[in-house]
Amino acid sequence: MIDEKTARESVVRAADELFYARGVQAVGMDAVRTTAGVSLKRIYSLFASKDELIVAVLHHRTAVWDSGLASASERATTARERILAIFDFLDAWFREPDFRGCAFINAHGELGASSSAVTDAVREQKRTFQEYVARLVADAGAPPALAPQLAILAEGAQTTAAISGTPEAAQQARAAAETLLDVAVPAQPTELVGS
Amino acid sequence: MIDEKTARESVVRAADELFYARGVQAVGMDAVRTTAGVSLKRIYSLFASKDELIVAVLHHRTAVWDSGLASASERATTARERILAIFDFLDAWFREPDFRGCAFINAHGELGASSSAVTDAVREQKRTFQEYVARLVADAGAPPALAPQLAILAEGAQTTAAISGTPEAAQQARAAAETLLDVAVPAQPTELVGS
DNA sequence: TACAGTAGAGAACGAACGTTCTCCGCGCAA
DNA sequence: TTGCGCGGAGAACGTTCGTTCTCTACTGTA
Repeated sequence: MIDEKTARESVVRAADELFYARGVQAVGMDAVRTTAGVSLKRIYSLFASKDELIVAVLHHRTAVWDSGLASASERATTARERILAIFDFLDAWFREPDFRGCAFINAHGELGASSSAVTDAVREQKRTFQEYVARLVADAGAPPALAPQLAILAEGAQTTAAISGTPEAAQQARAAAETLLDVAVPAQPTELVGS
Repeated sequence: MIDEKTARESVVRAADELFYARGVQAVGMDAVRTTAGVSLKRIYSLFASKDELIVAVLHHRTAVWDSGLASASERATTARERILAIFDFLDAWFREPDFRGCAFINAHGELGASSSAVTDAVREQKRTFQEYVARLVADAGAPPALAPQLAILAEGAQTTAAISGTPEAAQQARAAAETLLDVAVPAQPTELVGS
């Protein structure tokens, strides 16, 4: 038998793929079992219920998102570039063939009304993202009010791309972000602190 | 017996409220029957299936959204004011106690993968909104590229407000829109054509 | 080899859902 | 009054789902 950590990862990964592709409620635990290759009995020994699995999947998505965002901004040297790298990251994501919008927004729309655990996980992820943007905005020497504006652009790009089925919203949002940055930031871009 | 049009309206209105509050899949046809006060037999004589009812609800939402947007921009005399009125309209909406995000985005996340009729209805609504914004942008004398940027701000404000549970995203998006308009539009605002 | 413990496969169970069907009562023509 | 067609209420049906249970095979130990 495979060890607990590996089994957990298989289940979460399989559930993540299926939930994202088809919607959470449209995926039965049987499908998770088949895709993960882990028996139902084992799944229910790892997760007390489907709800608990859903929350674990959201946490997994958060980790994937965070690391993707971090690696996308690696080559950027200024705060301004790091901010714009967010939209390049979105652009690459939107072009993936199985892109179907932000899993957190989807989960919130589908389950937010009936599961406060889902609401909490989604809210937490969005809060973390907003804090990330706020840090970059401060590093760029722009007023704090710019941060939520940029975050809103990123959110809007995700839903627009998801519904339209095309990726251009990323570039459009990026262009808007550049304009907002141009207006908000004093003439020469500030160097990143401590890196 | 009530006439067909009235029965249809009752069913659509009831389904709209329930679907929006709880999510589509979480609402059974029994609940629609109870809330609408129309028998199941009658409902199935008006709509061939739940899917068909869902599409009718989305069309109803589109009509409500369009008329709300129209009345919100009534007092505006310039194209710029009409654009900003979109965000004031969102602000008022976000403050409603049962606000739970954009029903189209929610429906798309929940059912888009399994129902192309839903995808079509959602896409149609967003396309109409983008054309509305594009018309206002043209009236304002701004370059066409501004329109999708403003639409993305509106979309992002909706999801941000829905997830955070607070209304301030409307004002933040409005401020960003003002900045973008300031940059894009030549000095003096243009008068609306024909009104 | 005999045995204990564990895990996998999937059958089983109870609930909920979309949809259909049955039964009953009512209004109306002859 | 008698028959008839229509609509309402909700029972019934078949399916699906989350969750649990049963049975069997296997592993490691004495």
